[in-house]
Amino acid sequence: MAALLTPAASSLSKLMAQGRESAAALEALLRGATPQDQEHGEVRELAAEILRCCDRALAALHGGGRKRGPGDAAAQTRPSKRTRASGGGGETAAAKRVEKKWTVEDGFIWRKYGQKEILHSKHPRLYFRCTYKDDSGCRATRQVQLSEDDPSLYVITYFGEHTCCHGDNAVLDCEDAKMQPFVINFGSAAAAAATSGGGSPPWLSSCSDDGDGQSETSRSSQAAGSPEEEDMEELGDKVTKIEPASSDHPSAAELSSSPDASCCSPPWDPLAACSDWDIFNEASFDYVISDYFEL
DNA sequence: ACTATTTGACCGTT
DNA sequence: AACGGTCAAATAGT
Repeated sequence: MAALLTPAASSLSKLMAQGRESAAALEALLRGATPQDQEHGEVRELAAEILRCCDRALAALHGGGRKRGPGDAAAQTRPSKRTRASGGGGETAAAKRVEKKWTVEDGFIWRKYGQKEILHSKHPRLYFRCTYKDDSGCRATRQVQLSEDDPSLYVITYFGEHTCCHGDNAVLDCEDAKMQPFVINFGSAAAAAATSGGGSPPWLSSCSDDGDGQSETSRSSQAAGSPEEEDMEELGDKVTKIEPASSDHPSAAELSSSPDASCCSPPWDPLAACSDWDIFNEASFDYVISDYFEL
C-alpha cells in the first residue's frame, strides 16, 4: 500500500513539502525575532505546529495508510440505494445520496451509527462513534448537527473519552491539539475549558476529553462569524463545539457524510489549513486528496 | 468476502 | 406518550 501515490497525492506531497519549507522559514524568522517580539511565542508555536503537521502529513502520505478507515471505500460517493423489501422502510422523502465521506478529521476515525431527526431541529442529528470501539473498547462518540441559527456552522458534541488514544496517530493529535493556537473561543468558561483540548480546531476537539470525559463546551466559528452565544449550555459530560460548515451550506444529507469536510473547504484559512493537516492522518488523507484535486 | 454506511426499529429516559 | 440514542439488518463499494 506504500505506493498508493496517485498523481493527486503526488501533487499534494509537493505542496506539503513546500508548505513545510515555508513554515520552517517562518519559524527561523521568528527565532531571530527581538525579545520584544517574544510575545510572538504563539506564532512560533504555530510555525512549529505547521512543521509538525506537514511532517505528519508527509509521513502519512508516504508511509502509507494503516487500516482501512471507514469511508475508505466510500471515499467519494456512496450512492446509497437502499431498497429494502422488508421493513427497511426504503428511503424516506429525503433520500440520502452521499457525495463524500468524511468520518475522519480529528485524528480519530469515526463511524456513523445513526441519524435522527430531532424534534425542534431543522437538521438531523448524526451519531458517530469511534471506529475502535470494538477494538479498544473506545467509548468516544460524537454528534454532529448543523446549527439551526447558522447553517454554516456545525455543532459537534463529543461524548466520552477516547480510550483508543494509545499509540496510533491519535495520540499525537491529542498532544498537538492542545497546542493549536488559532482556535477562536467564545465565552470565558468555554475558553477556559478549551485549554485542555478546546484550544484546537473543531476537528481536533475530540481529544479534548479532560481526563475522563467531563463536560466542556467551547465554540469556534468562522472568522467572519460574529460570536453569538447559542450553544453555551453546559451539558452533562459532553463537549460541544461548533465548527464552520462549508460555504456551500451543505444539506443535512451531505452533512451526514461530510461533517468535517467543511473545515477544509473553500474559505481556507492558511493557519487553519495547517491544522487541517492533522486530519490528513491516515485514513482521512485520501479523502482530502480527492476532495482537493479531483473536484 | 469484508467492511462501512444507511435507516427503520427498538429501547431507555423523561 | 414522546423523544432521543443505539442497534442491527440490508445495501453497497472495494
